[in-house]
Amino acid sequence: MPLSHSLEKNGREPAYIRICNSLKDRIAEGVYVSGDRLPSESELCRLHKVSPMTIRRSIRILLDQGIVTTVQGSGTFVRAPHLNQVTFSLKEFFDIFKDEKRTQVKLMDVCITKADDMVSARLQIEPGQRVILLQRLILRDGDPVIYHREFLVYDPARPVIEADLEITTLYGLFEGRGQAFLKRGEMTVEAMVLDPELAGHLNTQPLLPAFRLEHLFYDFDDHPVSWGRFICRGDVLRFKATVGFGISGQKENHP
Amino acid sequence: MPLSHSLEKNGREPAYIRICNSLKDRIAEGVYVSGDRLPSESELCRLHKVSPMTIRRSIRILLDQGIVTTVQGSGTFVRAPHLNQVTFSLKEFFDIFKDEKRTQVKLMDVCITKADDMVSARLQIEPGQRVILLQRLILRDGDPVIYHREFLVYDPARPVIEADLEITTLYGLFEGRGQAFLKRGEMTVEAMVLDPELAGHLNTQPLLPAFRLEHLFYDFDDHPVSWGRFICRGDVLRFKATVGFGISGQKENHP
DNA sequence: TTGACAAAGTTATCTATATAACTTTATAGA
DNA sequence: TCTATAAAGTTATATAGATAACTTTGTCAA
Repeated sequence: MPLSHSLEKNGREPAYIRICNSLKDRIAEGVYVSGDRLPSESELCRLHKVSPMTIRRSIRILLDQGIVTTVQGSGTFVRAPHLNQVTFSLKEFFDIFKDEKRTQVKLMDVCITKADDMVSARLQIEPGQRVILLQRLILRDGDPVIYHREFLVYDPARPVIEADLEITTLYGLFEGRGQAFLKRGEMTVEAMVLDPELAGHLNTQPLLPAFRLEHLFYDFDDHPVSWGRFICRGDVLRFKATVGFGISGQKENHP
Repeated sequence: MPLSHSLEKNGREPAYIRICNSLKDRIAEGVYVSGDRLPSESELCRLHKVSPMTIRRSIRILLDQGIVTTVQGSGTFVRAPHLNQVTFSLKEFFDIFKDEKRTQVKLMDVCITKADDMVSARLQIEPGQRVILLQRLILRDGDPVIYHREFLVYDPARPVIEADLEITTLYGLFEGRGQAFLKRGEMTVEAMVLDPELAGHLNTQPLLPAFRLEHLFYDFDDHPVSWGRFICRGDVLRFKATVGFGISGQKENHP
């Protein structure tokens, strides 16, 4: 399966894409290996008979993809492949919330309580201050697959509560149109084993594997507003990743 | 009228970065919300008193970061935030291999065996064909934390075996200098519970939580060469992620 | 041999303009 | 009213340079 880009795409392929893929191919084939210096930009201009800006655009793409590094005044160098940039997507996790036909969200409990030490530390509030405790159950085809326990800062001035109580809002908070009140979040994934209580919530056996996704969401003032944990049955969730150089092909857009 | 653009404005900050952050800030502040059209490029040129190419570069960064979408002939629009692009880094996992002072790799067993149905399917070879079975134990400070079981295609023509038997090579395969023979890989993370056998390997108790990282590595001809699983004690590994818009700041380079 | 310095080469940023492809909107004609 | 077309506006690609900042290397003098 050869990899010539020139013939494909009936020649309507932009020059910067063609040159970018050409360089990628040479790297993948081992013509240039890790640490090698690529031809200088002016050299590439002459080689491909294009203007400097076009070459720079090709180099920029390789730079963004982490395939090369550039050193001002020195040159452009092939980078070693980088396994530590492997990332796992949470797409499958959030797809559970998106699929409204199969997914139900059941509100188990809402109450106002006082923040203990852990909650107050996470939400950066005083211990004993009032917080909202939400407990939800996410059902897929009627079966509980995720248990969610979340603490929200209690602020009567902010219309967070009503919006957040909306059962399908969990996904809509970030994904929905209009102005979301959350700016960013941090999440952590850990492996765990279901204890009897959680197993009861999830209507399954204890001692089964599960993921614990801890989350901390911030508002636009960088104040924490929500801390909690998703407990996901291990048999309904997995994370996938791809690592390594793509030989060529796709544009660098986000379609 | 030359110069006077980049130098003074904000401490040598390039114009395209300044404009990019300015737009990001407006989006984060809610001046532009999801679905809104940004001012056209020519408009932004007049506003910021720069040339079209500079504006395009700013827009390109927002595009690459998934903050806006562009529609040729129509405009540039603010995208909804996108939780499904949340990713978890495997950096911590591979850092275990990188830290040579604390980490030892113990080769438990090497043998040549015949591929069963599952192995032959993964490695795209005939059932019964010979494969190399490797079993390793990764020790941290003397304690076993990861158990690795890997099947390699047996190809006398390729000097894979010796290189791969190198105990520290697991990390070096991708990260090392020179020409690596692996082009890309796929990995999957699952939650699991240690059975007595695995617990014995890892010198810990059964029924404890663990991660199972299944991997499939391909060579430069897109043929699978390695399939296997890492079993990681759940108490030594966790994955972290950040989601949401950054207000501004960093350049988009890979330093 | 060493150090200072100049020169050449390289990437980084930016200008100003041009053409093409595409979308939206306004307009004229039936 | 409806349709076809034109016009204007937008992004996409590309040219052909310019200046600045930085690195490497070579040369010359002490």
